[in-house]
Order: sequence, then C-alpha cells, then structure tokens
Amino acid sequence: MRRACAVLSGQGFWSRVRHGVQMRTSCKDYSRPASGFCGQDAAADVSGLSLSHAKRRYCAKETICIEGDEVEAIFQVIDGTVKIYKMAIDGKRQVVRFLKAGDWLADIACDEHRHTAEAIGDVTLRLWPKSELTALMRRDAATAMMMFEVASRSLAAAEEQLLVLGRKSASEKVATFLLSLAKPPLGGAVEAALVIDIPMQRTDIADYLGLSVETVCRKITEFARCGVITARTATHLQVNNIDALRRIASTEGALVH
Amino acid sequence: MRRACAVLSGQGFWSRVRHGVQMRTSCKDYSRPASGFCGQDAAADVSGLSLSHAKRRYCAKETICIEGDEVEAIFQVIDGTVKIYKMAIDGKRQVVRFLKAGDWLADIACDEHRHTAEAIGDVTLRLWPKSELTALMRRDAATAMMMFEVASRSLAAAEEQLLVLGRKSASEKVATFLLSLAKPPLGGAVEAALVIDIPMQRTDIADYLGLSVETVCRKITEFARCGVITARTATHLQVNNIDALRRIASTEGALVH
DNA sequence: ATTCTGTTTCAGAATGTCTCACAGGCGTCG
DNA sequence: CGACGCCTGTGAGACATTCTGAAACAGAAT
Repeated sequence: MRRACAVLSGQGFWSRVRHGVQMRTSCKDYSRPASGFCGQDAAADVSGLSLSHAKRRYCAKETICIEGDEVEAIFQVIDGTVKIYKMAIDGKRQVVRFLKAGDWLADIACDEHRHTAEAIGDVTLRLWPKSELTALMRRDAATAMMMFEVASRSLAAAEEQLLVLGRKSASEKVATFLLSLAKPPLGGAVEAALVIDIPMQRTDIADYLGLSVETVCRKITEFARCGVITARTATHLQVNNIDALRRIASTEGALVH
Repeated sequence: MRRACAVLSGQGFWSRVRHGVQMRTSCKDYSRPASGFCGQDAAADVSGLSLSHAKRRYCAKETICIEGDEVEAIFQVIDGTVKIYKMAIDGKRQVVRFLKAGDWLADIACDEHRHTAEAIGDVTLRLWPKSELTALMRRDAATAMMMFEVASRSLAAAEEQLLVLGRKSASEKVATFLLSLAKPPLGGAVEAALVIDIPMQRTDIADYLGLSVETVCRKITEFARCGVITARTATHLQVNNIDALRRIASTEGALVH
C-alpha cells in the first residue's frame, strides 16, 4: 500500500555519497548556514575518528537507508530530524524513533538495516563507513565503549517506548509525546510560555504512538480545548500548563478513570 | 496496586551474593543438576573475564534487581527464564523482555536499573560486578565490542517488539509470541509435532504483549479450537500447523477481513 | 489568482478489546 | 480432609479506538 521503497538498492552507496549525488531528486538549494556543532552530548564525539569525515545533506523526505539493504555506513545527525521506521509485510508501519541532532544510527552489529531512515525536513548527517568504524572499535576500546553507550541509550529509549505503546491510552500517549518534544534542547528555557516545535507530520506521530492519525489530531484538539496547550500552527504548539500535561501523560488511568 | 517491591534496597548486594544469602525466602532445595554451559552464543563468552565468577541461583519468583536501585552487577542467564519489567506510577506494568539462557542484562550505561528483574521458575545467573566489567571494557576493546553486540541484539529485539505492540492485533500478537517460543533452542528440532514450553504465566504474557489476561487466554483457546495448536497443559502447547500460525502472526490484517 | 496535492479535522458506524463477574483446576497449608 | 489462594478459562456488557467517507484547509506549483 505505502511501499514506495525498494527502488534504489545499496550498490554504489559510498561513491554516491562522496560525489554528493542525490539519491532522490527535486531538492532545494542549501542556502542555510551549516551549523557546525557535532552532537550535544560530550560522549557523542568519536575520539579516535577524524571529524573530517563525509558530511552529507539530505533534503526533505529523502530516503537515507532502506530496511533490508546492506549496512554500509553509520551516521550521526548533525542537524535536522530523521525518522526511523519498520514496515510489516501487510503495510503496517511503525516509527521506531526520531533522531535529533547528536543522535546516532548505528546498525553495525547486523549486516542488514533493520529499519528505513527518512529525512524530515532538510537534514545534515556525518557518515562513517561501517568497515572503518568496526575496525577502529576492534582496536580502540574507547571507541567501542562509546558505541556501547550509544546503543545503550537507544535501548533505554526503545524500552521506554515499549511502556508507552503497551500500556498507555491514546491521551497518555499523545501527552507523553508532546512532553518529549517539550524538553528544552540544551539548558535554560524555563517553563513559562513554552513553545514546542513539531517537525514531523501527524501521520508519523500516529505511527510512532500506535494510533490512527485521527486520534492524534483529536487528542491535540482536545488538549487545546481544555486550555492545556494552544495550537499556533500545526507545527508549533504552545504549552500553557505543563503540569497538567504531565498529569495526563502518566496518571490518567489512575485518577480520571 | 501490585507493588510488593521496594522492600529490599541495594545495599550490601555483593556481600549477599558472595555469601549465598537469599534475597527472598521460602526456597525449595536445589537438587537439579547444574547445567554448566555458558551461553549458546559463541560471542556471548567474555574472553578477558575469568569464568570463575560468582554464580548465583535464584528460586521461582525471586526478585533479582529492582527498578531504580543502583546498578552493582551485570548478569548473564545460565539456566532458566527471567522476566524484565517496568512499572508506571499508576501500577500499569510492561514486561520489556524475557531472558533465556545466554541472554544478558547489561544496564551498565546507567547508574540505576531501568527495570525490575524477576526469576520465572528457578534460575542460575553468572554475575559480574559492574565496576570490574566497566574497567575491563575501558582497556580491552574485545570486551567492549562484545558488550556493544549484546546491547545491539537487545535493541533489535526491543525494536521488533515496538512493531508488535504498536501495530499488531491481539491475534497477531499472541501468534507472534508463540512463534518466538517455538524457535528450536539450538539446531535440529524439525517442524513435525512441535511442542513449545511456556514458562511464564498468562499475566506475564499479557503484560508483555500489551493485552489483558483474558484476551491472551481467549486467543490461545481460539487457536486451539481452529486446530492450529493443541493445549496439552497450560504450560505445554503443541503446534499442529506452524504455517497457519505464521499467517495469523503477520498477514491477518491484510488477508482476512 | 487558481488549480493541485496533501494534510488536518470532523462525524457516525463498526469493531475489537477491556472490564467485571464467576467457575473450575491445582497446589498449599492448617 | 476441607479451606484457601492463585492461576486459568469463559461470558456479557461497556467502552475506546479505529474505520469509513467527506469536508475544510494550507502550501506549492501553474
């Protein structure tokens, strides 16, 4: 049903990257300033690896890698948001997670990508050839340790999401999701008049939370009606009462019934 | 509601382990032969670590570690099954995964346990002090690499489970679960007259699949009525038609209805 | 400005799952 | 031995969410 993939296979991946060839077409110009910071997390810097590695820009909706393809590269998001999803054979889709600046996609342990990655909006990535990183990990304990921590963080997030998917109601799911976006990106940013930016579409949110698009829309509208949030635009919400949102996110089943 | 935990805190953990003191009481005798193999996976052996490390037996329903407690040890399951779960503040429970022989629980990257671990039936673990393993990982790339692979495997399993929880129906969930148990433990074991052993209770399965106990029971009965499986006892099911089970597990939404 | 495409929202009907209640089997314990 | 608790299995009704189809709406392209 939704399959638009499986068009471009994994051959010649690196040559395409190095020569800057677009894997998908119809891109705009890259006039934005390139934000040069590399990861918000200190531990996210690869000590042993030269940071001069291939940076690559992807434009909105461009596919970065496809589930089932051979893993040739590991990447870290420098700027933008990437969605990672899996598809069941019957077309059902599950967004596994969203990657923000600083996050890694490190499928090194398997030969095939376990998910499809797609750019939401324009995205800048730093790419590392799998073979190179693997070799480095084998001889440099610090790098291996760092990658272990990357994997552990992903695991913690995935397990947190299991609780959300398995045991939370639609309201709780949406509230939890909004809260996860409401986290100030880095220090500062107090509670008052918190405006959150939602780069992904409602469809993606639905597939991330295991809901239908309609339910996601409805719940957001519902929160707005209660005054908990104010919808400025579809992509910008203002959180008026973050405590109420927190209550909805976790205690609903216990208190409200 | 279900909280029986938080009784025993993490202090003196290692002394209890080394002296073989039971964390919970009322245990039966340990008359079973101790199966001495360590992990079914070649990669699961820690090359640099002495295998003479503390082995510890836990009896059925004994708590191994508690969510929120300080992480003092990493363990590998030698024999038996362990369930790993998280609790929401309102008492909702989500079983994150079940650990079989050879599986690891390696929460090293964080200071606090992200989940509670509890023995299902009697269990034998091999325990490694966190500090020791961390130190070894820092100086031995092979160990760090191995732990990275352990974390990656867990991540792959968790992400697979996200798809199950988020996008599968009750029938699909239960069928998928039964199939995961039906995997022959190690080579051999052909299709014909496959009998699967279910060590965990219906409640645990329900909390693993994000269903109610009743639904789990109902679906298993349903499969039995269709002749796909035969229920010998509650803990032993015979799979008569594994292909039908596979169909139910993945294509139901697409074909039927 | 106008068309086009895709997103967001809405409402009613259909359905799946949960909740609540209870019965039977089994082992434990007094 | 019977009482009790725990786990499993079953039924009927209530509820939440999805499905279906349709209508506004926005942004991009023409």
